[in-house]
Amino acid sequence: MRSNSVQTGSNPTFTESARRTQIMQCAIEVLAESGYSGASLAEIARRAGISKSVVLYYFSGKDDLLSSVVFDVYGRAGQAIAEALSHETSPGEKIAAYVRTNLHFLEEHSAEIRAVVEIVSNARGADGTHSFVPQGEDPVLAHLEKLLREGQRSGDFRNFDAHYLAIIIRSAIDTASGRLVVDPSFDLAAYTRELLSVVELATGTHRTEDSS
Amino acid sequence: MRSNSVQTGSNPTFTESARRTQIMQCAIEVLAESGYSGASLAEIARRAGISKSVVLYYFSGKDDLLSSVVFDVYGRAGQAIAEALSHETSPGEKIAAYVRTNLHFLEEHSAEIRAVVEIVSNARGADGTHSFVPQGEDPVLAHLEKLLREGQRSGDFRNFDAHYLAIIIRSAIDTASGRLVVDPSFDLAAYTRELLSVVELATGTHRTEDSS
DNA sequence: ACACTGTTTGACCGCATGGTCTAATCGTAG
DNA sequence: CTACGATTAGACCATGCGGTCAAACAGTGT
Repeated sequence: MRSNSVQTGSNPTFTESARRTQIMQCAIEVLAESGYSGASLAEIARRAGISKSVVLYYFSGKDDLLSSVVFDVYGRAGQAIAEALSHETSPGEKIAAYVRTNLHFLEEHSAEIRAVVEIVSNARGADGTHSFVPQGEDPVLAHLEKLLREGQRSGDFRNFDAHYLAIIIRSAIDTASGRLVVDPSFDLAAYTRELLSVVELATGTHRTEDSS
Repeated sequence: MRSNSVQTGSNPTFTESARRTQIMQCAIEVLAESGYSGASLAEIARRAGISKSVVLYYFSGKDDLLSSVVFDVYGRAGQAIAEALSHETSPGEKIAAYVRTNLHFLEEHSAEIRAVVEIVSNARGADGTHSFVPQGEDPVLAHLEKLLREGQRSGDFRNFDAHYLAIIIRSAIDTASGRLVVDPSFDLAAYTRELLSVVELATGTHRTEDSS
């Protein structure tokens, strides 16, 4: 009889999927407002107006809940970005769309992103190592890096180190979620404008010949 | 008789200052390796080979220990940066020295910086708000912003939004500590080179006239 | 020998955590 | 009505946390 805890059966009940999304949503709110250490099962349950046991009925444990949140948000963000990039053709436009879409998603889903950041940067396994920070290749970074390299191969971009420029651009994107939550005067539109112009200058879009 | 807990008397004993720095050093190591939630008083004491009570004898509580670490590292970093900037004159050189010194300090004190980041981004008061993230004006950001504005006033820099460019540059600096600890192939020298060239392009150093 | 201060220990406390378990509830099919 | 699976609440547990406390130890001046 392993029919006790639900663990994502093939045909989820209406109650099941509703509860799962509700619990995940509450977890996101608590994580965004109170941080990782404030996001206890009891607090999440209290927020949802349910008993702590219900959370553990639909998720096999806290790890399961948190990784579900990460994968859910992560997936939706990736989808939005992929969709936006498919409309662009030139490397310069692709990079610009990448930055714009990332920050736009952030604007509409700041709590989700904040929650994911909180989880990714704090969740650790029993051995003490990060649970979500990729060990070797970071696919997110690799994707951006690929876009940069394509622009270099086509001659649209100047000769920079694609790997490290990708890290710089990602850091500028990732820092925005923290600003949004802590600084009410933070103007995401202005930030997007500034970052876009920095990226354009850094990639050297429209430049083909070497001046020196 | 308030002579019980030490609380930084005017003339600290040899043992006292030695113990305080030892405990702070161990706290830094634990924070850098095991993260904020792994840095319990018991673990820090175990690492130092002393009893948990000793930690609480020299520090009035965990908050006191952590803020001591923050102020200590913060102060030494600020001093190193101020010293380096005093040697430069032109805005472009100052910004470059700022970036270079920040990343250089990071290279030699990666555990300290990692520990401070861990504390600053996780420590929260009883009300749930961050304890160390400045509410209104961030002095670190304001300093960099001032350097950028000076370059604009002197005509060395182009017309960017100093506030948001400062945030972008800081984010590129702050992200490096995380990379250093998680990615062994991260080449700080190459990263510094790339960031310096990005900053140079973004500020538009050596540019005086508007082309359009 | 004594007292005094600085230092250290280990037992202990109250509390919050993630998680388990049992029993009750609800809706529906027979 | 009954039976059954899905769902929920609440009592409970072991563990680890930050912090307190009384007692012991070490050195030093008298």
